[in-house]
Amino acid sequence: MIDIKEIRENPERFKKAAADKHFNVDIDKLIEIDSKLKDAKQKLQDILTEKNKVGKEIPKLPDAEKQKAIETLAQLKQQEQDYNETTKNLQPQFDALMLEVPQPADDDVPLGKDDTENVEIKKVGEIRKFDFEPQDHVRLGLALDIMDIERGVKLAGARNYFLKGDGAMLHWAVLRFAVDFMVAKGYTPMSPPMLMKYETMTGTGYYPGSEEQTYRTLDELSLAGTAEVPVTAYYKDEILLAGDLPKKFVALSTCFRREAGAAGKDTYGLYRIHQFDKVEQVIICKNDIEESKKLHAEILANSEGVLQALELPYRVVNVCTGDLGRGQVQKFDIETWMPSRKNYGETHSASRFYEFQARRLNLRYKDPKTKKNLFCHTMNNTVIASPRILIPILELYQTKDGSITIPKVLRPYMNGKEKIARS
RNA sequence: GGAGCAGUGGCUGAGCGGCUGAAAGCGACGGUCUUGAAAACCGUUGUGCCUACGGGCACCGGGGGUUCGAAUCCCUCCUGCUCCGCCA
Repeated sequence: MIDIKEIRENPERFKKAAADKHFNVDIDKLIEIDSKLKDAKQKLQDILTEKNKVGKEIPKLPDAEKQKAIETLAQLKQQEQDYNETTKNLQPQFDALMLEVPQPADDDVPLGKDDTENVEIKKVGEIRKFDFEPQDHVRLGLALDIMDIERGVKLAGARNYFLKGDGAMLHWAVLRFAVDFMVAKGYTPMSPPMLMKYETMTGTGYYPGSEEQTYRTLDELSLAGTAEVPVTAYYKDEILLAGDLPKKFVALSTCFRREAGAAGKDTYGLYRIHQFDKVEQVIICKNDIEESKKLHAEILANSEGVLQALELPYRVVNVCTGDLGRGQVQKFDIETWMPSRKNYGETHSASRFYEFQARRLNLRYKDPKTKKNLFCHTMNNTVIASPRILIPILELYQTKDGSITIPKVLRPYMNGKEKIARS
């Protein structure tokens, strides 16, 4: 959420942000409602001032005047009620519009309409050249009997799957490796709840807007699509001590995504699925743009470190305005080389929000200098998401005979096993 | 599911119709002391909004009501705790 004062001062800036990010918000209407609401609140306050004044004098007044004062009060009460009604009518409209105002992207974000205009900023690792015809992860996985998509679909519908045997082991190995990697860097591990209240989804910026991308239960809870939601919201409505910041978390959770509107897109294999497991890093820091940027670079570097340890080739892109979420000021995606797609495929997404989420979550800290409560800054990045990351692992680590060499760093998590072969 | 109790400032916790925006303790911040630190002592310290910068208003879980006046009384909802039942 944006500070209304900023919108009042420079509405054009937010109109432009909405246009660049492809969000539809009626800023003019927001400003109109804001000024009416502000006016009504001011009047209401004046009436209350008067009411308090009259009320306070009543016990001291002689009986004759007392009656008159009580009558004045009755009149003031009537006026109070009128303005109260105006306020109660306008407030929800104001609130709803405020939730829709996007945060402008930072200056070094490329202007662009969609993901085709993201800008590559670095490329790391050699792309493997095969001296045999490589197979895709599905064919490999089925032949090795480490995944079963057919039965996943039979039981749970399209975009569902089983991992089995060494497939399940490899999945957990990657996740555990990623968690340990982050814990070694001092991040606090978390196993969060994933059934979230509507307001928590709103707090992190997913609602309103992404309801149809989300599984919702009969209890009106939403299955979060990422641990970013519970972990960023962890300190919702709290005031932290400046000295305790930054808070660094690493969470492992299952993620649920409806993938509505993606019908027919990436239907093959384990790329786009309804349920997966992800290790996510979340940082809550001070309200300081430089620190935010520095830590954003840190969480990006962490994920690169994981990919480098797995010896997977990847590139980093600076996501353009048209592909940014409402609250994100900047996002770097990491895309890992996937031979079957003959391209890099998104495996990580590092977003920086400044105070956008913290405002919605009412997540603050006490600034010792000004003694003011300031909104924190938040950011997050994937550490590893599996099974998507199994696509490059299986495909790049395959051998001519159809077996898979297990990446060295994962072997300790596979009981020392070095390869997955047909049994 | 049944019965009971409770929700107050960053935290713990008093208050139970006007004298209370709220005691006390802890924490935090500033100071004295110290080579430095700790301890001790002194002082400051709720949040949000509006402002003609003098102030004003709201907030004691949410909403509604009683009253001239409510943190305090009533209704309702939510949340937590305890006991019983049920399940594992």
